[in-house]
Amino acid sequence: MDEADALTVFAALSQETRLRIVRLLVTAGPDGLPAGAIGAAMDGASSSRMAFHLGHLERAGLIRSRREGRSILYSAVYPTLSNLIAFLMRDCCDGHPEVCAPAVAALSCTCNASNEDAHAGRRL
Amino acid sequence: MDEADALTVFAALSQETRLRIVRLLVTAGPDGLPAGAIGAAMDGASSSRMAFHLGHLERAGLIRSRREGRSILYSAVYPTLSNLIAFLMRDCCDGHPEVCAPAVAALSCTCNASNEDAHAGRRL
DNA sequence: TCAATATATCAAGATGTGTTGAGATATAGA
DNA sequence: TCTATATCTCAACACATCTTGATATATTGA
Repeated sequence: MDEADALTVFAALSQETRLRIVRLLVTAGPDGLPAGAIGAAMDGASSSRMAFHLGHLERAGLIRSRREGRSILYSAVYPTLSNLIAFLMRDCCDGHPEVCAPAVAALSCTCNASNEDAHAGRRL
Repeated sequence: MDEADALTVFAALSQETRLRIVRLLVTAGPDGLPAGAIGAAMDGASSSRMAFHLGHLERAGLIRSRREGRSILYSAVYPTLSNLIAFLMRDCCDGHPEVCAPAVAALSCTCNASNEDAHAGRRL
């Protein structure tokens, strides 16, 4: 993820309705939810309002859609969130571990996968 | 960091000049840089333009300022970035480790501080 | 105190964003 | 095919954001 991508994603997440949609879909899992159910969860937002925000999020790569019968199901694109977090950490971690360390430590879950140095606590 | 704080920070980071300022100040370290130097690094942005964006970032809690002689030095507030990263991970990690794991793994530096489970690779 | 430097404030204009309401499109079932 | 359901598209408006240029404030040194 480069700076331009990050800007797009930050803009997508800087609006209350959109941030709530993303959080809802992240917790909803890979199957996602139909647009109508998402709208109902957003204080019963109108369909045009939902289309505006869902389209915005989809263009930013944070969610994707698929039709199923009459409904259109939206689901979170997890790698985009991962990449955003990695982007935020990138400039800090080298030289400024005080940014990454608390964030990582705040997780009850900890780093494991594909990281041989995890147990060494080497640099961060 | 709650949702309202996160929205403010996302909005602050969703503008090219401001994102570049934050990245510059994060790498510049705790001493920070004078407003003029930051403006010079932003394609020679005008003082009013810089004041607008620096004020925006300061209100969002991403940077802070202190006067030193004729200059005003701006520096990154690292905990705000940490908290934002933790906020992004919060809804994902429980149940959707596929978000946090790649982000953490992407770091060449790894978690150590105040995390006894780091070597176990227990949940994430 | 005066001039120079560094930065902030203010008003105005251009542009971007979010909401609404009306209408269009697509799917499913009678 | 007709109707109902689910969602999208479009135009218009209100509001927010960003930039610019002019001006004000604060600090330093002569």
